[in-house]
Amino acid sequence: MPRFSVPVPADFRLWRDCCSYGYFLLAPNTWDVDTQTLTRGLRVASGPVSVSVSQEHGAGEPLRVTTDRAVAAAERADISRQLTRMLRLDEPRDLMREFHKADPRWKRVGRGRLFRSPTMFEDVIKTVTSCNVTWPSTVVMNRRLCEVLGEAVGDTHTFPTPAKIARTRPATLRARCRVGYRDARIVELARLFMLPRSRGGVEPVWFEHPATPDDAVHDALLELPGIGPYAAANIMQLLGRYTRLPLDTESVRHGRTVLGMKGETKAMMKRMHEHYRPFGVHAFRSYWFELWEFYERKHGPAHTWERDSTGKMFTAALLSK
DNA sequence: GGTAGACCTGGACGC
DNA sequence: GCGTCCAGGTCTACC
Repeated sequence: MPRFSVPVPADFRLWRDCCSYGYFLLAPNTWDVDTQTLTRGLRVASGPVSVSVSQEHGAGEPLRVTTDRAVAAAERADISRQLTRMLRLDEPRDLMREFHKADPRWKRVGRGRLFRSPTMFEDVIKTVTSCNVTWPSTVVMNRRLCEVLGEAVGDTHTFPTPAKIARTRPATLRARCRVGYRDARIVELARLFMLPRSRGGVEPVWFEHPATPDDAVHDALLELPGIGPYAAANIMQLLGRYTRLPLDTESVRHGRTVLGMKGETKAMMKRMHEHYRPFGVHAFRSYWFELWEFYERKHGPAHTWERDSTGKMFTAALLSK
């Protein structure tokens, strides 16, 4: 199997930083608990390729990347770029320091990076499939999207491209991918990712550019079909903009059981926003790692979770039991 | 600006 | 095994 290395920051640990957000359990991502390896299909110029990532030793050791076929040097660079986005290998060091200064609870364990997808498009679709649905359904939707519309490669798939979904009939998405009423919205989102910003389309470069103000990104996200306040705030954090909180019923459970808050849902949400406001531009990470720690206390370290057993557990309804 | 109800799926529950 | 109820965020119609 062809193999190459990807350098990482000195504080990077694959088992911790990959298993830091629920998307590591969603197809086409597969986390092998026994070998502590992440495998999935990625697209490069010559077509789909199955990529496995592991880290032999401790923090700072380069990633060992294995592909199921030979890839050109430029394609290895492309794979590195996609892994860098997923694992946030380029998270600015001073921003991590600032976060740990603002919330020292996570300095010792080194938490700071949040797993995401190789593209903004995949992050947006994953967010839409997590809205108004329990986690096991989100798992099914992503698996079927990949199996039906992604490209099979090795034992895995790629995530479907905007072009592929844009060509798919909503009824097909509903019937074969079990996305329910989200069908037309997902197809419309895919079409928007095919259009330039001048024609009302979504250009990830604009959303990801540091010079684009948070408010502008937020407003633009709310214009998209299927994206409301929760989804917009969640996509913001996936874009590395951590000021806003994507609060949902799970957040309310956290407020009640962990923070000891009381009251109706609406009042609780307001109090949650106030509670994390002092963390400023780091608010989401402070909130999320608190939530994640609760999950890990309940079910063990995330790097030991299996997608089809423990990985199905973390929903508000199941955790409140 | 705020609110009620529909949207769809899968799991829980009662019979 | 079947029917009913419920959770979940967004969208639209309505006040």
